[in-house]
Amino acid sequence: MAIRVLIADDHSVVREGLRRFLGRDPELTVVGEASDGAEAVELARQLHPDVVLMDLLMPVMDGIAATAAIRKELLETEVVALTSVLESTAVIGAVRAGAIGYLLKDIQASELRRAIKAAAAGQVQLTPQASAYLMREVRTPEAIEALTEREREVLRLLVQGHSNKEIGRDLQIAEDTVKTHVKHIMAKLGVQSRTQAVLYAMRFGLVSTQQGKQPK
Amino acid sequence: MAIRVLIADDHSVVREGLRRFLGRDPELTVVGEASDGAEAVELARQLHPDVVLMDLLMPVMDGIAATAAIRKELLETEVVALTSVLESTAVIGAVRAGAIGYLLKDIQASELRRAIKAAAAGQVQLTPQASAYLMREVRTPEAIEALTEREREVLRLLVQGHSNKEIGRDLQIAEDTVKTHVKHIMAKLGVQSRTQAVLYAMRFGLVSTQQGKQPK
DNA sequence: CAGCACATCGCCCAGGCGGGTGAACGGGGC
DNA sequence: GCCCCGTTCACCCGCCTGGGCGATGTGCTG
Repeated sequence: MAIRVLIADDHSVVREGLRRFLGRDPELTVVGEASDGAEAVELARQLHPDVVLMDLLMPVMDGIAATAAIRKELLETEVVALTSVLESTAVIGAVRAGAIGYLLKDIQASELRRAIKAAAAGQVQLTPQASAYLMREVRTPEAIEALTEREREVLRLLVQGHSNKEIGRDLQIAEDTVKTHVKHIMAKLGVQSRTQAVLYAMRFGLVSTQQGKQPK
Repeated sequence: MAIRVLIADDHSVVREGLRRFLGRDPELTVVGEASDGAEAVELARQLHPDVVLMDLLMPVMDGIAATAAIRKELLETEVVALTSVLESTAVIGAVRAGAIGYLLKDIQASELRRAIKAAAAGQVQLTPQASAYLMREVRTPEAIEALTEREREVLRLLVQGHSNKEIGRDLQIAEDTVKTHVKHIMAKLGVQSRTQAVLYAMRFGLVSTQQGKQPK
């Protein structure tokens, strides 16, 4: 019994390419093609495909909205986002909408076929970078809580743009100790520089996003 | 030697009140009164007062223009804006024109006397809110506009937590060039580290406050 | 009590960063 | 034409940062 695939992409060239990619595999059958999100939802409703290959950037209804609509109605249908853009917001949006996979269009044909079969079986299929985004999103709040009280305190001062030396003075501890705290903070947040740690703190509001002092 | 004060206000009531306020202090002498800006300039030219208490809203010539004229001619004469309105444009205009102080008319008599003496000694006298306006409205936009297009571009990448090397790769220029831009940015913003530059950019929204990429 | 987490401090080292200076090039204004 | 500005690049120097490793004391917990 072949896996029934619905293709949703606004570029006919891409649809054609995908059909050729998948057509060679007897285990896969392309049962329909949609050129926008709304059409994808409509066709999915009629055809009950096993897997929908969903482009994210489409007219009328974007792929994420379409994914959410399909997943809400058709519990057996898995959606795999297949796009050319790799952005954290897109990845997270697609996953929240219920996509089981997030793949890039530069994928190899054989790899794509394998991924579709895996997705049909309910296995998650993510481009490595996509999983990194996901992990970050998930890990973020935990990363906050992983910080000790003292580390949060140091982070608060980092967010005010202070140097290690200044922080040491503020907290009445040695600069070396501050460095230790900063190292731990960066390790826990998974960042590579104090600036990134500050951005991290501000984005996720780990630290009271007070105005802080003007940089002197 | 008493401090010689010139009062410039178009309301006789205010002039009278000020004269009474100041008359009690032996260290202060009201040497003249003007009822509009032009008259204030004329009297200042004749009397060479130490301090001019300048209302901003006056007929014929407003207080800001009068302040500019006086400061241009009489280097020894300090001008203190004394007004009932607190607006950023008025504060900035007065300061640009050369006022050393910006006070509100609801000030206490004793406080006003103290402020006049301080102004005569060259000390800045600003209502707290006035200095806030100065910071926000004057310093910030000028700092922003002082940046060149390329520097703003670099700052945008700084805000994303990139290192100099990464920025160089992104912009296809040498790391040394990036360093030059970063130096200029920090100098113009008046900050001491890249982190502070980033905070500056975020606070004042110099840069599109996009989410930026996750630090890899 | 032994173990663990936390905070503290130290040292080493490499690489990044910040400051100074200089120089070349092109474009625009005087 | 000349000069200023923006952009590019380079070199030097010294401090700061980030990573690794170790050590001590304290307080909580099993």
